[in-house]
Amino acid sequence: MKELQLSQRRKQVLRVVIQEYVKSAQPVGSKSIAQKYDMGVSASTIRNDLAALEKAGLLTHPHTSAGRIPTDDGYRYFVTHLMAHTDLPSRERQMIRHQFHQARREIDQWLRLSTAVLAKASTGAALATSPRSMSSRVKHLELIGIQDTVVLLVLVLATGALKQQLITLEQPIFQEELSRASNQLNEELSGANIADLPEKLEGFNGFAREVGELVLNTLHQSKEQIGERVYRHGLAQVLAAPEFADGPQVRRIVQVFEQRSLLQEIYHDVMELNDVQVMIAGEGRFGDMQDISLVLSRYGVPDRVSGLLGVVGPMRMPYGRTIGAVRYVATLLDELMHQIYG
Amino acid sequence: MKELQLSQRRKQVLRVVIQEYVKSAQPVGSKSIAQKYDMGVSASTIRNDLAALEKAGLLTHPHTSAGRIPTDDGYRYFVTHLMAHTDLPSRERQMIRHQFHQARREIDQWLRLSTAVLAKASTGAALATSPRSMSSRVKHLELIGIQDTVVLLVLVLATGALKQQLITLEQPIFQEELSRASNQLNEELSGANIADLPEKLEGFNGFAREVGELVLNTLHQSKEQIGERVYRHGLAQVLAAPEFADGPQVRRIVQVFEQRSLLQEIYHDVMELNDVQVMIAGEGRFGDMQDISLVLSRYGVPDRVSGLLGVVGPMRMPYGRTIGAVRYVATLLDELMHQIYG
DNA sequence: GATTGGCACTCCCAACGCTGGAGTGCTAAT
DNA sequence: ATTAGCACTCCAGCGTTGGGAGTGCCAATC
Repeated sequence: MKELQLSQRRKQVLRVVIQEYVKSAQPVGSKSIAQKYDMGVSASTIRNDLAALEKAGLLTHPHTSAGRIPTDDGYRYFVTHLMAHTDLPSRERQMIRHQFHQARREIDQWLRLSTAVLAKASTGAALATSPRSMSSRVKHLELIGIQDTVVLLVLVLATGALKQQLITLEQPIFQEELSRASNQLNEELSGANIADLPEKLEGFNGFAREVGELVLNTLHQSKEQIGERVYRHGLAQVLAAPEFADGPQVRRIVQVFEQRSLLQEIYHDVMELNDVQVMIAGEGRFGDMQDISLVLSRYGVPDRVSGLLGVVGPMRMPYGRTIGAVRYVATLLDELMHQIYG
Repeated sequence: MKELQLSQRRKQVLRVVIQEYVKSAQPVGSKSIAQKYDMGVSASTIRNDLAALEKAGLLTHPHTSAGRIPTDDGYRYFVTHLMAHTDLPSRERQMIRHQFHQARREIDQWLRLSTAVLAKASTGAALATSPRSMSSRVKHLELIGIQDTVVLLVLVLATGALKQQLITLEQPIFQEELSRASNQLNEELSGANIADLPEKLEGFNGFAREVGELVLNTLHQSKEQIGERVYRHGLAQVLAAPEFADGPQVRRIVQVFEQRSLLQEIYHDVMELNDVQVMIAGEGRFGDMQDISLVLSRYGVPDRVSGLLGVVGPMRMPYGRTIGAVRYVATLLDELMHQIYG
């Protein structure tokens, strides 16, 4: 993609068009720009600039005699080159921080709060995955008899994550044997690397062996998937935007919002980079995301745990604010997680 | 509410109107009824019946010269008095059962599957809460050091439910003291009724006391709230219905779907009765639910655990099918839960 | 060469009027 | 109680129309 050069004024014009369009959802024309903003030039000049920006692929108009609206590339250029600083005002930051410190000290609560806060601070719908552990060592393991033939396996990973699984047995098992197995397993498995597990399991047999296999399975699964839980909040709000007035458009964004697989696909891209990522209209990779943008960030503690956090909204979105909000919440989560996993 | 008497034919007419309207979403007129269904009478007679049904408040027409559509009361009457048997075809039941037996043996998985299945089997969006424990006795308790000053408290309730909470300390704590506290707590608290806890806690001090208070807190909380997690599935599908073509309507159903508080409010009503409950257009109690119906059921094991399960969709909904689906899935969950909680 | 004012042109959009058709309500006859 | 007939109502669809906002281009200006 070729870098394109724009004069200062044209940049300013592009900026204004996007700003106005984001605010009003109406195509913006040369005249209104000249009136509202004192750019020292006449509407005619701005018309030329608009034409040039359109030629460069940053603007379009819906029909011949309408004002201009930004294209995907227009927004992209804006986000990359023109956007003002994106930090949330400190008053808002204070408020958000306050809310987090009032919450119960639990990851689940933090994430729930994160999506609520993000939805409120942006115009989109917020979404977060529970954190995924990078290294899955077993910290502790507990076997709890629930019924005669039903045992609950509770797994605490080194990262503090909790996994559970029910085991149904052919015949009743006594608490003593349960304890014996759990002791044996704890001794051998806790702290062990996942790669070494198969070998260690060789020495086991009977019930302990069975449980061991289960543990191994669970670990493998949790390594491959994104955080098992997805938190969502604020869909109703984003649907109020006029671009989602018609049916197909609504269904598209709801699908993006609901689909787990999308997050799964994007996960690695976001993980690699450290700052907030903006994906505009699928960025060519996803066809069914016309008019929809994502603002995403990773959060967590590097090399320990990490999850995905962000906003999905209309392409016509106040990117500055949204990016600021996502970044701030991600930073907060980083801090909180650091206290635990640091 | 006064019971009203209808002749056999008028019942049949009402049934037909609802059936047709559910299928086509178009107002249905006297002529088309006479043509499609051989009722042994002419269109004129049916016109009279329609007028009578309208007078009784079961039908309306959107404007003078349009066909009839059911009112809230019309649907209500249909569901209460006219609906055919509501069991899912056995082929479908087989398929659903099969899916459940393939799933991993974990409540979380079952509920996820439940909503997926329900959404597919109905025309609405499915929704379920994780089960809430009725009696909250502590079965087991574990304290796990995560960091020097961070401890993870894991609580296993008698019902098999898992609770977790992070504890941050002023100063580091050693594993030995952790074990001591956890042993003491386990000995005293496990199996104890929630009412007796405060008394028992008297004897504790220091760290163990602190943890004990926390346990008590957690128990209290879990007693008052509905299942902490809400599963949702299939919103995109329900939005395809023509009644949700315009903006405000869409937002209304999305809000109903997203709002936790609504479930909270309805929870007790559904718990009291044992069969599937149908709530049409808010049933007078909820103003913002025009055109939206809920089909809900409790699931679980009586006096042990129970949760909420159901479908939210347009009022114009195939109630028979939907009720059948909800009932069947609830029954399946009952079975599965029974295996665990006895 | 960039900027400007002028002007014809384009195209949407909302309003209007028209028409066909489906459906009703009423009445009189069976 | 049921039926056929008939006038009436009102919506949905369609073409028409007029205004208005905005553009593109050109010739003049700095």
